[in-house]
Amino acid sequence: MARKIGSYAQTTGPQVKAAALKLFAQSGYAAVSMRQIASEVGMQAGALYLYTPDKQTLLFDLMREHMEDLLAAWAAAKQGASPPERLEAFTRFHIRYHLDRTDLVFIAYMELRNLEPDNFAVIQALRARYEQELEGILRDGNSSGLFKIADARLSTMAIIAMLTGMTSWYREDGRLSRDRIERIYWNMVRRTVGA
Amino acid sequence: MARKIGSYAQTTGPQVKAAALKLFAQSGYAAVSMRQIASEVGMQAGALYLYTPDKQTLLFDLMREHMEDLLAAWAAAKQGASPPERLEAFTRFHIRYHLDRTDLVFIAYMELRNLEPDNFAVIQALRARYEQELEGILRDGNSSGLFKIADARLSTMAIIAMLTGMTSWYREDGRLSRDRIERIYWNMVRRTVGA
DNA sequence: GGTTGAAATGAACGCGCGTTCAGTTATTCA
DNA sequence: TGAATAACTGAACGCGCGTTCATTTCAACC
Repeated sequence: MARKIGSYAQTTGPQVKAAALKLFAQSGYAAVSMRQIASEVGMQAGALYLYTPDKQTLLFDLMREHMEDLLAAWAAAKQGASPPERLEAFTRFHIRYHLDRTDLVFIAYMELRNLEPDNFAVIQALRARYEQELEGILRDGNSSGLFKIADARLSTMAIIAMLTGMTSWYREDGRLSRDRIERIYWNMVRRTVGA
Repeated sequence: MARKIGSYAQTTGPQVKAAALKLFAQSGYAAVSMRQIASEVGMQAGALYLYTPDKQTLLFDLMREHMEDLLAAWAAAKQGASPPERLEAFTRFHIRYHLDRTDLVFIAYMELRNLEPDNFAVIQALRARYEQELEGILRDGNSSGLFKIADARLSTMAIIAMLTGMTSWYREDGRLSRDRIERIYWNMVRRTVGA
């Protein structure tokens, strides 16, 4: 258990998380030491245990909060009546949200195998919920004849892989603006489902 | 430097590689110890150094050989005259080749950041060559009016991400046969480029 | 200004890491 | 059969790991 946290340093906890996020994304969970994280925040390793019970929880919390925030943000951004409109909303939302959080996305995918079994199950369940959102849109579009999809599950995985892959090459100062990327990708997704 | 390897155990080297491959794919390079690899082969950790100069080289060789084999296999499988035919050949080749080597593919992508800078540069160059193969097809198809692509580079990354993503959910005994997966994916790729 | 208690230190714990190497075992071949 | 050498062991090396905890620092409040 973490020791109680007092009243006059409410900013340190988030700083620890931010440092862990940065370093985990850079070098991977297993390759980053508590001493490195502490040094990034400007403290000694022991002090980290005021803010987290252990290293594993640091990773788990990052991933869980990321997935919960993602689901909440989509619930808020969700819109469109017809399947094509809903698919466009999902695509654009996914791109925007993920481009703003490339480190978190990277971790949430790459560090799955470093989660202890119970933690892994929690994250997987959250991922499944998000994928279900897309899969539902694809199924609706298919049964109403607006999409032409051979297998909704396969298309779901393909589209998510295609979209999420962006985060591994996207750079702030890259060749293409975010708007342009968003437009091109939406066009590709639209074609993929045959709409 | 590794010590010289003699004449009567030519099978042990490959066994070491296979064990490293399996364990790296399972738990990640940083989380696997030389002692675990040795135990998988049935020897002591020290004996590994008869077959590799160090742990990093074990990883690097796996990745380099994978990329070289991939490029060689594509060079051999390459076919088709028109861009759509070439794209179909590439897509089907990519799927078949990667589904047979999900562990290697996984490592080649996930462990990039665990490569020392010089090794990283080598692997990145090989990856770039492979991506160029696809990008070339897309550009040719676009300039001949057979494809309708807004940005060849973006489409290249999108298609590769979509295809390679398969390896993270594909299971031998899964719901869909390899043939069916191949057909569905080719259809999605074809639509993506507007052909 | 002295007391409280949160925040952080820094030393220590046992442990497993990658790697080395002198010594032992097993195979080959003269 | 015995010398040569390949294959491997097992102990050891220094080091950094995650985590704990007695101690110290220091802002907040009576």
